[in-house]
Amino acid sequence: MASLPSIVVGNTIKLDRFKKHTPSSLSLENRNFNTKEFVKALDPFHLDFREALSLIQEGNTKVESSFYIPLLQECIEKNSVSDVQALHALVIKRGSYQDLFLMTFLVNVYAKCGTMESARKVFDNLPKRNVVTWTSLMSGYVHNSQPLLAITVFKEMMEVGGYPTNYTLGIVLNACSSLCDIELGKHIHGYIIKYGIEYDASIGNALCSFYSKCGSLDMALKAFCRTREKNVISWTAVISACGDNGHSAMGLDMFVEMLSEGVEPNEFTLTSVLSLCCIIQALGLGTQVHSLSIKLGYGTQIPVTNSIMYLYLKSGCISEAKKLFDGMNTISLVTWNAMIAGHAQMMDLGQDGLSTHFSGIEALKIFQRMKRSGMKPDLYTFSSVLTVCSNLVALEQGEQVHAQTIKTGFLSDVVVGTALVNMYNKCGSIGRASKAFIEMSTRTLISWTSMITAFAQHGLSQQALQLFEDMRFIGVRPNKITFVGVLSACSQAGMVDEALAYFNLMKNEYKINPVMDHFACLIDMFVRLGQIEQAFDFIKKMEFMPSEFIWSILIAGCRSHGKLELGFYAAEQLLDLKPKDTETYFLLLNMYLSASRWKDVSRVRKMMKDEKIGKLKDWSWISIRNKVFSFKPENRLNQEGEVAKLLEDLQEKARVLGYQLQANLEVVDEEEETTLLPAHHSEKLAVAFGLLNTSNGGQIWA
DNA sequence: CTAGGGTTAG
Repeated sequence: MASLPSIVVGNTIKLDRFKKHTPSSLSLENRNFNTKEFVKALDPFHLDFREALSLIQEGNTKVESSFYIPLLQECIEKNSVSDVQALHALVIKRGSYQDLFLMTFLVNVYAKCGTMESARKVFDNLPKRNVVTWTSLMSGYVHNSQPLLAITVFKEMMEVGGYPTNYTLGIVLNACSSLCDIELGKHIHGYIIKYGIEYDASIGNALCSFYSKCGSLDMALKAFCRTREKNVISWTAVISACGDNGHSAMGLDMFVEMLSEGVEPNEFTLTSVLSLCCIIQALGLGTQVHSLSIKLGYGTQIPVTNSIMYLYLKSGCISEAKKLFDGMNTISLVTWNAMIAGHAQMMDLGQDGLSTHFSGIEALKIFQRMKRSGMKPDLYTFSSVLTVCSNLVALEQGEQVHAQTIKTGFLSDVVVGTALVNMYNKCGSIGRASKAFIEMSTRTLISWTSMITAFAQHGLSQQALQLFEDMRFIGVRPNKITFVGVLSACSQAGMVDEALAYFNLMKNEYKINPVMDHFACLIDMFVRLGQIEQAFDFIKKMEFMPSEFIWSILIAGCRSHGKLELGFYAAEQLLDLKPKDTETYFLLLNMYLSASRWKDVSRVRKMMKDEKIGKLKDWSWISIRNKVFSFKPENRLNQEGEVAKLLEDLQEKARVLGYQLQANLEVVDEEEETTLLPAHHSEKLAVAFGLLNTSNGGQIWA
């Protein structure tokens, strides 16, 4: 402390001494000084926070109010409320509380430390306020997710005759976006026009993101176009607006336009653009943006690297992603989450069941590594991991994660809760799925939809429809996916009238245009009721080309109900859609064979020869105690004899129970001298193998 | 002193 008194001259801490050590631009009288540099300037005097504080506390010296600023700044960085309180007490004791500038900053500091009650108290005790004081309080409420209070403060300010600046209006617009208060937002837009500051960049940017968040891309684009001096932020805002409203490709076009206008992107722009590349799987462009990021010096920015890594994972470039991951200096929570979510996404990307399985296992391994590294999982982690567990049908792991969400308190999150419902449903436990649903404290449309679909999938149509009515009753608006669940519930139960009523409700009351899945439900229903003609009528009524799935439903119906002609037609249609599909060729061939239509048989055979259609590539796999066994029809097995015997036994039992094996399943192709195995035969092998190798009563999930 | 932009989820 020996060196400290030298800067205390008379009764005032002399700040002049600092100036000698600092650049000339750093004038302490200028209140726009860079606080960080100021704090650095304190270094030669070894004045760290504690020393400075005790210096003020010990003496009876009068302290220039600007002396507090860097100290308060440090409190924000350390997020230390108690230090703010100590300084606040000193400010009052030493009489600086009349300094409006300092007190406004104090409002800010309390707000940034998340203590709005204190910020409000400071504000309320002020004898005078200016726009900045009002604005600071409002900004505090917005950043502490109390947008409603921010708006109240704004109204108070307007009542006492305050005059908002562009900063103020920007903050209010922000509050409107998080409340989705379109009315007030438009009202504010009115002020903006009145004040003639519509063309101001800061206002234009705020308007752009306001309209974007309220779902009006048109208005967001207009706000952007009206902005006179567009800066990086304007471009970033409009690019994100495109992405947030489902126009990722347009966003990328805007990015190209931005570059041609000579505006240099920053790390925010780059991350935004990369996330758009991710959505539309534009790996090529993404790679270019990656090199651009490195060129501009943002190559090591964590958010930039995270989004590039996620893009690579989503595109299936595991080694590229891994390289980035291994090269990162700091691995943030988001990095881990992106890594896990990326592998979860790759499960959908997988070409076959096996690679899907491995992506899932890898995701769980990364989750373990993350926990070992000491990183605490959050709601993003848990929902991804639960999704992985559902895709893997890994009930045990799912249960463990469930326990962890309880312990960490993340179970109360809607998304985690919904993921849990899906996990239990996928693992075959509808009871626990509905228990998880009931225990949720809040539910989104997606939660309701998941539960409705789960009931429908388990054939519990009544429960599904009851839940749908409950959902409507409390005022949640269903979307098209909800209706897929509802229609499939009706379809399962063969409730034709209800199905048609809900179909009309969807179109007329909710103005939702039916998509392929809705028709598939209805067609499936008619087919299963044996009303093949009605099913075909519905297909003809659709405004779009029937999907492969729809034709296969119809084919199955035609086969079991002996509608051969329509069946042949449907199969030929399916072949049109999937010209090289082995399974479809065999299906059609089998159908003609069983109808003894030899002309068609040889025609299809010739087509198959021309298309070089070979053997069925159908194979299955099963995971037993974390080991994967794969089965191909032609494979030799260790337990071949046992498996064959078990299958025979099962077939015998099934026959006794009245199940008739479809005669046309096994067909011998004399020409090729290969046995055509029935579809999913390998699946039978896998299940039989599973039965032999799991303890009695163990369950096998398909 | 007050603003406007970003990564991970169902």
